Amino acid sequence: MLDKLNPVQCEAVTHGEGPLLVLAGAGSGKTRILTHKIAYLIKEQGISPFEILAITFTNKAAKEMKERVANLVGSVSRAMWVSTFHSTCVRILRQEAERLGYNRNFVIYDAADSLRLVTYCMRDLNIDTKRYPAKKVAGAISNVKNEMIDAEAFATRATTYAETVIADVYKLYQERIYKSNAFDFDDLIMVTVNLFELFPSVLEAYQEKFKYILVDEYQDTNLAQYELVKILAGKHRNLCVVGDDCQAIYGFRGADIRNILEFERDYPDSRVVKLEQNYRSTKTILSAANSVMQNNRARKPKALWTENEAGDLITRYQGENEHEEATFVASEIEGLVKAGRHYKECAVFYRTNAQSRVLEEIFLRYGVPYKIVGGLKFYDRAEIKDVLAYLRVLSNPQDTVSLKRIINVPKRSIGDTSVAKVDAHALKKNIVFSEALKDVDEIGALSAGAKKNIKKFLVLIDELLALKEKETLENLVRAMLDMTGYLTAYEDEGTMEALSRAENVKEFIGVIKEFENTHVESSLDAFLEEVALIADIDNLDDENNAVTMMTVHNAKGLEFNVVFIVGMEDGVFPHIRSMTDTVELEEERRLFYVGITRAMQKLYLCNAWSRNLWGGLNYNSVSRFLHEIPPELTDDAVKVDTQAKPPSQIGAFIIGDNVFHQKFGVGRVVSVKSEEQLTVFFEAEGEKTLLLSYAPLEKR
DNA sequence: GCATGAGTACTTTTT
DNA sequence: GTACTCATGC
Repeated sequence: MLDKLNPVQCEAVTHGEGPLLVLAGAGSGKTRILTHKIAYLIKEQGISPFEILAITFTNKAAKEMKERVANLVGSVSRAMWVSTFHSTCVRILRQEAERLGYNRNFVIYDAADSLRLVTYCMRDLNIDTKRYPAKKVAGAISNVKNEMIDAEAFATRATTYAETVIADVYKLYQERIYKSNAFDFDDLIMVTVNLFELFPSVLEAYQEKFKYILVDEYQDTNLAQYELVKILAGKHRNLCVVGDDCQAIYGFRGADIRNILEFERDYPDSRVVKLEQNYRSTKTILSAANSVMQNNRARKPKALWTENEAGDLITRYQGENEHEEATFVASEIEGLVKAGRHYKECAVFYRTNAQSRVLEEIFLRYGVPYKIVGGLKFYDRAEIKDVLAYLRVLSNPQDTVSLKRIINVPKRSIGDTSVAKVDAHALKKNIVFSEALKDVDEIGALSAGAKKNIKKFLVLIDELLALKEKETLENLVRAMLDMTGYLTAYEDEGTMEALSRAENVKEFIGVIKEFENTHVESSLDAFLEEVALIADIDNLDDENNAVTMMTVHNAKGLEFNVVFIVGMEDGVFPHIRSMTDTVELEEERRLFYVGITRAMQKLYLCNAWSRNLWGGLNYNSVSRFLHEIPPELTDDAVKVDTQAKPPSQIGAFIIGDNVFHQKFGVGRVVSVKSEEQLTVFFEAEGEKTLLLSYAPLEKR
């Protein structure tokens, strides 16, 4: 097992008891260390998989790690806990949260849910959301939670008026989320630590269970996560953390790079192993990455080197505007594919999700297949959140945020005023919203019609609750859609948008089916949990042959043969909001470093002379980061012929064109698949895929 | 209670 | 360029 490791990797893998810090530079075989270390523990040290806890950054990484360990030691590895911080805590809380007064079928609030709850709280506290935007307050509460400060502690330390406002909201928010039997993302970690502090016997049981703890991407842990690891490893102290301070990019959400820089201080008896040989990139790419990183002051001394060949120079390209930039990327990829590469070897990274739109447009027009990671997630779509809200209410009737979301969806004439009246009643009697609803007859303020509608809604929920007990998940959802008329409401609306929403809901049923087929324990709770903690990146596969587009943040941990980084302009990358503060600028630089080091063979760095931003035209100067790369490492691209028509325009059709078809009538071009093939939406017929050589299409 | 349209504000990264 | 809020009229 150790044969394939270099001496330093070997040292990390065979390190025995006690704390170990592995400083793993980009592409230095970090995952290999972790998987081999786990395998070594099981095979050579006789440690039971039950006694190992491995924490990764994403579910995708967890899944991959499990598979790779299974390849080394076989299926015994299934008993290991390999998951993200959040999933780990949910698993513990499902077991133990009753001690804290939570019900074990608690739900998990995502950022949007908790923002809604903050908004409700602020409204009830009569706080002006103009002066104190709910989003800012929610963000502040999140930050405070990441620092393990609870509502009371925050209230006592609040000094400015704004802080007391936030403290008030925080207190009410926490009361309500508790009454809703829900946790937000930050609670999951903080409450788990609280649990361990409050119940030493519980802590001891988990400390005893997890004799070996491994943490990946340690540079991106926040204080709460740090505390969690520290307390869990407190007894056996067999803690192995792996990370790279140069890749710390989540400071904005509370990650504290000091966790890695000061590991040796926290654990004076720790061993430190540095992995500096890179197996991923060419010498040229690595050299550029090193040069950029030289400009950061806060970092551990480390010099990445590689035995790989020098490879191609880095290609620099400047376009007139973002369209030309995107066109260059698309045509360059086409060229690479013609030369024998595959689409899936290529990735395009950008700083912000908003930049993806132009790329998408151009890629569609050129017929370059692509997939996008991030942006609006499937589970974030309004219609999916609606369906999920129904399921969450059925799982946990106390869930106020979800209940309020669905009480009038589809429209059943229970509007804001009625909800406010029920709310007032709940407040007066100090009961949760769902209980207050049942008191409908006692609420004098409600109109007779409102009372009737609410009762009808309660009957509906009761019927669904009864079905939940005996039906499969899929049938439950189908019954729900049927009884509420949710799908029919969209179908009746008939607009293209409504139909696509209906389509998404149907796709969601497919997701549920899939879940029931692949999971032994396919309960409603289990499903909701998986959905709550899923990240877009988790669904990235390399099965279909398409270019991957994503933000640089999402690219962490991945690698591609060919990488394009677009928008290399001051104000875009580095982002305008991070340009004045040195600490933030250094984080931007690390982000750029992450982007560069994803590339194995070819790297393209692109910018646009002018760019449309926030509705206006901007002329940004070339990114300061580009000046940090020695000129001899780069080569300017031959400027693309801007007059050249993209192939799909030879047939003269582009997205959005209104067209006329002799049989189907007037339609609109939805997508252009190739020179030959395009899809058109017709009022009467829906979407049709047409071959130009056969379909008589005219431009309107 | 609800649909509609005007107006406005907001644009970072996310488990 | 859009996503959300708010006022208006039915």
